[in-house]
Amino acid sequence: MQIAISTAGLHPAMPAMTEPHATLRGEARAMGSARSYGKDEEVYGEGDKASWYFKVVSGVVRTCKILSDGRRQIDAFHVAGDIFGIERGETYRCSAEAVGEATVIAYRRCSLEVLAASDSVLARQVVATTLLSLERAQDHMILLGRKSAAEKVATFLLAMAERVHEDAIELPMSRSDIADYLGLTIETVSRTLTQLERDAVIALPMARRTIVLRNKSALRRLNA
Amino acid sequence: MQIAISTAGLHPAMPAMTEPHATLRGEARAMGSARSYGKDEEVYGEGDKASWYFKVVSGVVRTCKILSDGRRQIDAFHVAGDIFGIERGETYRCSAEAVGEATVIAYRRCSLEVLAASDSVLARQVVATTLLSLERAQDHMILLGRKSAAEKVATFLLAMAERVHEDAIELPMSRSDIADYLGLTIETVSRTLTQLERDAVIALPMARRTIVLRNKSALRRLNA
DNA sequence: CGCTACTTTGATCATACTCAAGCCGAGTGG
DNA sequence: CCACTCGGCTTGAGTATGATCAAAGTAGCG
Repeated sequence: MQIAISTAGLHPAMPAMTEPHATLRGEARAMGSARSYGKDEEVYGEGDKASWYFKVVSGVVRTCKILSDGRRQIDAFHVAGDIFGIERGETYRCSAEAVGEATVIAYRRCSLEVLAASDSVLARQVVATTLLSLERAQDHMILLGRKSAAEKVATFLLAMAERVHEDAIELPMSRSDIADYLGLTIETVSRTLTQLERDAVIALPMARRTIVLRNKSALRRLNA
Repeated sequence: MQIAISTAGLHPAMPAMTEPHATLRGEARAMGSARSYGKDEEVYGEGDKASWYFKVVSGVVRTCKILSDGRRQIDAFHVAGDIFGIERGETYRCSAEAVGEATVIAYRRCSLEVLAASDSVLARQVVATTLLSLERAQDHMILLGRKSAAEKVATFLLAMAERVHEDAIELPMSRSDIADYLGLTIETVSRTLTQLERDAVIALPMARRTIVLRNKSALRRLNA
């Protein structure tokens, strides 16, 4: 049995710096190498041999699955400090792409396995990293399965705001990414945001990638 | 940082016996104790102190999250051999209940942490168990976010059949459990099954907990 | 038997999707 | 500097999928 990588990483819910996997001991020794990607560039594809795992340095990386007819579900957005690409099997089960410009450090999977065997602190960090991904996946499942469009968007906005500790959010991703993350269409995302603006819950400046939260308690009420 | 327990365990997708966590080394030493539960009895509740983790011996256990207004999402059904209840934090983030009569072995969480620190094989099994739960959660997210009712039911039936290696499935869970697992209502589950029967894809004997798969390739086509 | 819980079926409704058009800002080139 | 295009976003109209509300079967079990 192998230890490898494909964490369904982050919700935008927690400040990345406090994440337990912010630094995995042994990474320096493991000789990680930096890589940069442009917007929508692929870090790896579903089915590729999972020889590396990654830590985000800057920018945002999305991991997603695609159905045969093109329908897409984004598992997670990974921000600075997040680890992604740890797999149990030989291949990646999600694809990973840069949302905008992004830099990551790549670590050889084999070095993780070797090190973890001799370094119990590292091993437990790998467990914690994976468990964190699992927690986020669990939260995301109830969102996808049981929340309304308005509730999904509210949850998303609150999580994004929590990440940056501010009420003005600079969204790194497009409406299309948001839709595929929340299990909606771009039209529904757009209409829901417009409705929230009408209700004075948020403000949508001309630069549509910015969203200002005006009434957080209203959002929390929607958060269910 | 702690290593603990709340795996979003199993899909019905794999034969339990081949799971990497079927036996975690050190469990015997860890002095697990057997516990039995009746239908719908709670193994633990969301928010309880996560002092134990569990392995299913017989029966089925569901883990789920509930929204404030009662909407429920079932994360996973756990069958014989599956581990559940491993948490990163101090408390359980899902509740766990027996679907029918079920027996589990409870292990103290602290013994897992102590043992894993000294036993790298056990540590890596914990990682693999958690990664498996994560894989299942990822598959479930695309189902919840992007599949139609018919596709959800087809995926579910194929996964259940795969688990028992037979085309006649004895469902351990009610329509209500299926609905809350698939993000549907019981009416939609029922109607979808009826429609599949009309299309001669499945048969629904009088005992409604049994379902016979008549046309697996039709189901696979729906599986998307 | 007759209750109870579970499931199915029916009718109606609402949420979110689809298809289509229009808007706006950023970039490009005349 | 303006006209054009292109991509991303918004808006509108109509629809469909699945939810809701309500009732009737059916099985299991005392």
